[in-house]
Amino acid sequence: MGSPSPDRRPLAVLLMGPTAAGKTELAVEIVSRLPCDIVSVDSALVYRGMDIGTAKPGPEVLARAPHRLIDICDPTDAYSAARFRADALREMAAIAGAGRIPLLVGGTMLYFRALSRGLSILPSANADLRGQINREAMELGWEALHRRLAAVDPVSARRIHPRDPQRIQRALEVYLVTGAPMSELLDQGGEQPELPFRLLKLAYGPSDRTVLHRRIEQRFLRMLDLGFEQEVRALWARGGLTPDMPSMRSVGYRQMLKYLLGAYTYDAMVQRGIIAARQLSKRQMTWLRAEHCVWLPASEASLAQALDLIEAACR
RNA sequence: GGAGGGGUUCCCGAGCGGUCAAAGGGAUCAGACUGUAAAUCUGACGGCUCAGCCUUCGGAGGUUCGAAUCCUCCCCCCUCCA
Repeated sequence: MGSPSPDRRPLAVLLMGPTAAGKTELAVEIVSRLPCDIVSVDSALVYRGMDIGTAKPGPEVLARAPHRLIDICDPTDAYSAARFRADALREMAAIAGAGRIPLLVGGTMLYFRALSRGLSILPSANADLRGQINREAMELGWEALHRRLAAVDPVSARRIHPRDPQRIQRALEVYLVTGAPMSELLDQGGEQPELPFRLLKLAYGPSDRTVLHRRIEQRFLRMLDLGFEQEVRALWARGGLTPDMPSMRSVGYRQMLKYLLGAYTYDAMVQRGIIAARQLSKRQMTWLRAEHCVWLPASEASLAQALDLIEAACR
């Protein structure tokens, strides 16, 4: 059994799971028992001032278990998978450099994928171009822009549904910025093909979907008790935000904003908020199923299992 | 007690003799996903031995070649008059 060259890259642990699964609680316990440092993998926790609605760990928890990559953006900013990858690699290197293990915890599955598989070399978002494309879409309709895309990048057009505005916009943007079809750029691969870490991928959450749904509902109701409405009112009153910004489109905030702007009754806001979170969890589960990872069903034994798996991976 | 309106597939809600397993929306389930991803989009959605068949439109009868749609009685719900 001659094992070929052993993987000498440092270990990093990924703890993935649907929203409201209890990932943070588990991560905090892990950190108190093993030399791990947490890196958040969450597209909403990055925003400052968005605390209650994102279920961001509070000061007491953060004191015990510091999280990197939270509160790094203003809600008027747009974060991205590419920025996450760069930020995460930097934090992971710092953690490993200190002789500790990066523990990446979160539910933004695209970010996990961007980290583990890398990204192609593509231009970053261009707000002016996007605005221009949006204006044209308003006039001509997205199907027309899809036809335009088909003319310059037939491969992408075939892959992207004619009614998927976000992806049509992005593919056109990439073409306008680079002059090359996005599909070609994707084929060329990205920088740093080899991740400088070996990954232990863990998935965590209730094995029973109805349990998860119940947790989601209870958590949203608890957020309301904790003053979620006031949090969003304060953000909105501050000015500078619009409903189409990524921060304000996130689960809960979008619905609360609709309520504050009169588009939803209070009751509708509550129901739609819970539903949006359930639907998010479903999409996360779809990613998780496609991911090659070890499942830890939520139970009293999960912590012990997680510790065992991590310790085994250290050897 | 009287006059109207209504009960439709998990929910809301169209349908008002055949083209109806029944529009549309929601929920749910499944899937896609490369710088917006807590986003954006797609598909399925009564059952089955699935190009066909079976069971559905408050209940029971009836009319008709044929009914969710028409008639009779019954049971619920809502509005108004008393």
